[in-house]
This record gives sequence, structure tokens and C-alpha cells, in this order.
Amino acid sequence: MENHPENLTIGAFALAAGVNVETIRFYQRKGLLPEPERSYGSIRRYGESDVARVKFVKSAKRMGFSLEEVAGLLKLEDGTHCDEARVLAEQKLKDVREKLGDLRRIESALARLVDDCCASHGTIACPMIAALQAP
Amino acid sequence: MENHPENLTIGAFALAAGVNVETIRFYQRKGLLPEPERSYGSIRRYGESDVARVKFVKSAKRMGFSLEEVAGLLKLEDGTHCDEARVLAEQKLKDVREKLGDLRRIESALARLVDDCCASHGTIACPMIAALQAP
DNA sequence: GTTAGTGCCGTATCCATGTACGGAAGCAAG
DNA sequence: CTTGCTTCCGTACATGGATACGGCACTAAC
Repeated sequence: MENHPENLTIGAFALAAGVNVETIRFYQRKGLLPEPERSYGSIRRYGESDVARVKFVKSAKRMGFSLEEVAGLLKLEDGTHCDEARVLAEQKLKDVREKLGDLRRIESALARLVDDCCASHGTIACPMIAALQAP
Repeated sequence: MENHPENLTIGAFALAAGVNVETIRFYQRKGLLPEPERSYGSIRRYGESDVARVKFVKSAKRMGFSLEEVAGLLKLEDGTHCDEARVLAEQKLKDVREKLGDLRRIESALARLVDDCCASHGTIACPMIAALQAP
């Protein structure tokens, strides 16, 4: 379907990725996006993989990763720094699993809250906080 | 065990919660912590529940919740705005579940990466990004 | 070629989240 | 009481993550 290889101008790219043009340039400066070669004259062109990359950044950011951490995640993929990547990946994996644990606890606290909210109010000492006490 | 009801000065409190004293005051201004009554003279005292609250804020922040959202989460607990709380909780729950999904995809991408990193390099097109394309 | 619309780039500005600072005031020990 | 530590409070500064702005350079349509 939309199989334009490297056709997007920065404006179209930003639109497709759902971010501001300036954000694209910002990410390039931060090393989150490669500075693209300028095939036609001095104007940069972008493709679908760039769009995916930006969307990934957005998702990871929602998870609470900093841009620096996202950059780290993205660097894992290029195949080159293999040992290094493995170490980093293992460490990130640990982090992700901790986050998963916390999120799950928040989830069940919320679910419980929704469930017996109007039933047992008054006596609850804050299921949210309680949920996060747990190991 | 440590069952001091409202014994902590702001300094001890901050220490116990693992944050800066200034952060406590900042959170009070933002409505994340109640301004405590000043039992003894004009000095504020804090208890274990305050410590738990701050720890909750820290956890939620790690998940990518903004302070404003955390405030929203915390408001759910006071039993009063029941219907309102239910709506908010349901909406947050949805959000949390989306985050969980994304995190799980990142997790499995990372696990896979760690697993067959040095085996199949070169051909991978970025498992991270690919992982997040999925529904 | 002229002109409108983008893109490019550096710099300035903004908002959220803290942190630091400096002086007044409380409190506890000597 | 004085000395020394902590609080209190307002305000200033810092950092991360964008966003906005202004001028110049392309490029595309006429």
C-alpha cells in the first residue's frame, strides 16, 4: 500500500509520525534519528522506517524511558556492538521487568478500586499505595 | 515495628522517603501531599503513611505518569468522589493496560535480543521497533 | 525570472520537575 | 541567653524535552 521508500519531506514525515517538525530536528540532534542523506539537492527525505522509529520513541517515552535511554535501546539494534548490546539489553530487561511489576500492581489496585469502589468506601486506606508496598 | 504515628520532621521524612526536603515541599505545593497540621508549635510532623505516599509517587513517576496524573490517581482513594473516581480509575486502567502491552512487547524484544544477539546479527531490522508495530 | 511555500539552521522560549539559596524564626543543649 | 541546628518560605536557578521564531536557501509553479 503506502510503499514510498524515501519520499517524505520533513513536513510530511512529522505529520505521519504525529509529532512536530521541530521535534524531528530535535531528535536528530539528540541522535535518536539518523541525519538522512540528502538525495535530491539539500533537502532531506524520510521513509517509513523513520516513521516507525519515531513512533517507537513515543511509546518508550510513555513508559517512562528518558530520551537518553531510548537512544540506548535503539542503539541495540544495529548489530555492530554485540557484546556491549547484550549487556545493555540485559540491564534494560531488568529495568523493564521491574516496571512491569509496578504497573501490574497498579493495574490490580485500579481494577479492585473500580470493582468495589462504591461498595466499601470509607474503610479503604488507599489500595493504590498499599499495592505498591508489596514486593 | 516502626510504629511512630506522626513523629517525623520534614528532614527525617525526606530521608525515609528517599527524596530531597525541597521535593517534599514542592509536592505539597502541587497537592500531592497534604499540608500536615502542626501539632507542636509551627513545625510540621509526618508519619509512615506520608512516606508510603511519596514512595508511590516515585513509582508512578517511573512508569511515565506525570505528577498531575499521579495526583489524579491519589485523589481516587479518599472515598468521597465515588462516581468520579470510578470513571477516572477506569480510564487510568485502560491507560495502564496499554502501557503494559507496550512494555511486554519491549520485554520480549529485549529477551529475544539478548538471546540470539550474536547469532543472527546483520539481518535483524530492529526487533525493538518491530515489536511495537504489533497491535 | 518572480514568487509562494517549504526546508534549513541557530537561537530563544516554554513547561514540568526538581534543587539551591538566603534570611527569619523555632527549638534544644550547654 | 547564646550557639548551632533545623524549619519555613519565597524566590532563583537547573535540566530535560520540546516548541517557536526569524532569516536565508531551495524548489516548484507560473
